[in-house]
Amino acid sequence: MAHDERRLEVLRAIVQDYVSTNDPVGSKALADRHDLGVSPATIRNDMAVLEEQGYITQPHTSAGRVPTDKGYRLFVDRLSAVKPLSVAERRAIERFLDGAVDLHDVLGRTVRLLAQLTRQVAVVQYPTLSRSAVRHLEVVQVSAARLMLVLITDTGRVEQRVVDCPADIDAGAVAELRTLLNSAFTGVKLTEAGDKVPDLLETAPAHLRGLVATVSSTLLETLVEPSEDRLVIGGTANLARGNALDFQGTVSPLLEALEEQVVVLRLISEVDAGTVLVRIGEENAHEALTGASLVTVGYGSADRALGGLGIVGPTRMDYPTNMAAVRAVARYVGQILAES
Amino acid sequence: MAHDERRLEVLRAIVQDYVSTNDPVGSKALADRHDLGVSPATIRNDMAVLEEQGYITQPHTSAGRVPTDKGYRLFVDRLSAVKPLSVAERRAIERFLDGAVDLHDVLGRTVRLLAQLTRQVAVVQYPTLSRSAVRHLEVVQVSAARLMLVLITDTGRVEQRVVDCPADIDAGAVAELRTLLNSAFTGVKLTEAGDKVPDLLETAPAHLRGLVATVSSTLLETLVEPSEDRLVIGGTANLARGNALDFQGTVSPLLEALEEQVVVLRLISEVDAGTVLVRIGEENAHEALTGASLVTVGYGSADRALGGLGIVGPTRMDYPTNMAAVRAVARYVGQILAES
DNA sequence: GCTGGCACTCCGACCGTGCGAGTGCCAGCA
DNA sequence: TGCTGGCACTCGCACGGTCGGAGTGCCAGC
Repeated sequence: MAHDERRLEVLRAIVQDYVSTNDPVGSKALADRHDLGVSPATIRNDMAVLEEQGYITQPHTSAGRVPTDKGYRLFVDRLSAVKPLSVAERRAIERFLDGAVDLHDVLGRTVRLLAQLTRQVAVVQYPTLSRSAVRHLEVVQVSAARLMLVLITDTGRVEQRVVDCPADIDAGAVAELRTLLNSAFTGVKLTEAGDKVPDLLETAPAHLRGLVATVSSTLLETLVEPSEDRLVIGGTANLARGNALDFQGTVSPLLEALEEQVVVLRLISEVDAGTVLVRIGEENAHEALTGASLVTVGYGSADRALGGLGIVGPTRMDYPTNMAAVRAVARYVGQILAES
Repeated sequence: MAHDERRLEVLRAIVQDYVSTNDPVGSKALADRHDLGVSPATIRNDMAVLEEQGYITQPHTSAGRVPTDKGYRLFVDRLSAVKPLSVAERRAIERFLDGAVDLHDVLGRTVRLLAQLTRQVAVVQYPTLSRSAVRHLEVVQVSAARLMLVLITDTGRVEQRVVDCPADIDAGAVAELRTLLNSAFTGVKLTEAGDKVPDLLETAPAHLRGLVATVSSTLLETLVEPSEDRLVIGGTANLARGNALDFQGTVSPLLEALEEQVVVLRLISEVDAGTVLVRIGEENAHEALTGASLVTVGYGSADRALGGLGIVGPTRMDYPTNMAAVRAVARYVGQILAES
């Protein structure tokens, strides 16, 4: 029906205008700014229907309309085309990310870039340990009965733990241990590291067996558990800027949730590489986020997402542009990490 | 003179009241809440003098007085005793920091603890590389002509760099290189690492000399330079809470400065272990910080500060309590890092 | 099914007023 | 000489009423 189609067109226009002006949008303003081909009165009828269906709402009688979460959802799902980035923007991304010296640096640059591009809070997850593989394991003797274990993953992430051993260890044992561990674990995915332990224990020479057991258990406990997945956050100043109005006055619950990390981490890690995921307002179960939207995507190669990244902002955001930015940045980051 | 002394007492009372109520404080309120032993009229005379001397000011005629930066400075230098922490607080510090598994974890806990204790933004600097010594150097072959260098310092910090080599390398050379580097650098302070290079080059077997030169130069360039000193920031939600009023409405320049890191880093690294340093408002050269105060201190053993930590908040803050908290936390962190 | 017109609603900006807190000054007192 | 109570004055701010404009819903006509 041409009828329904125009109504959706009206919704799209409302979302676009509201996002750019931050004022509730009325029928007359809509008719002026968009070529809908009908009069304000007709638009009013459409708006009444859209309101009844729950896509828009008025803050108070005799004010313009504002999209609801449901309205944004429909807009994102059906009414928006992902806006391709400008050449300048693509170039900026490349320039920004080139020359990073290590993983920490790559992710730091990424988060700054994303925050700058979208003018929202940017969030980048460290490559998940559980999806990485062991590149190298290093054992360093710290004191007589103390070892430091350093794990280097194929994604460039480095993790360390100190292990207290029951008895003193001599340097030769450390070297042997290093060789043993590396031959057992190098190239093995962290999720599968546990399977290798029985084998390892069996093949280990008797005098090392206790040591190997202690070290392996620390390794599994502390490194394979995904508890320690980290998050880099940037652009929080964007919250405090004009956007403060979008969060009924105070941004501090949101800042707290961001610092808490765990909530955002859970949301951001539920992603596939390639498909941008948008969560709008109330769709976020967590209370502090009900006024916010998340735009997230996984990075890494298609078959193997290393982690997630994205942005957090008010529901009133420019979804098409932000989705494009998030996707493009994720693509570049994936490339860079694949190279190293 | 008893005269001057009472005037200072008045200033102290003004600072205390203003910090706790956030209202400009008038002569009558002062007389009511403090046992100054004189009438409001007398206090008014004292206040007039204090204002003339620049220690207090009125936001507008016929409002109470508010301390100026100079007033806070005098208060901090001469009028406040550092308030000892309660037993509960000391216990909280211990509880909070115990059970940290690695450096990252220690600093993360520290920043959360400090933010919670002071209700301000907390900032912790990673142990400065230049003041650390090498505990171990690890060399991992990433691909035929690529090595990854992992540096572990005695403060538990781990740094990594990828080195591109001019020619392919075989596994034996990597092992030799590892031994060479460790015997040359282990235990050496990073600041003095440069001095060891000539020796190292001389003693290296001819076939490794090129490789050693490449690797050493990367090592020096990227690791000894203090450019990469890192900062952990937490408690930014405290800015957005009530404190927003203290920063003429917007906290976003301050958030930007914090994310920038470099400014704060410079300020925070100018510290001695043990003596708490307070910078008030305009004393901070950087524009974004002129409305803020910093309370910083170094952590580490007395003879060797590893880094700085502190808080950033409005000039209107509870200096005695915050100074005590910052000092206590720094002491515990120093202890914990010394142990590992 | 669209359109112009019309009556109605209601927010928010504007303005004027009054109150209260706080001040400076002065004359009197120890 | 220094403190005190009293008094007139100032000024910001909260309060309440008014007015205009933007926007709506409804209706009759095309």
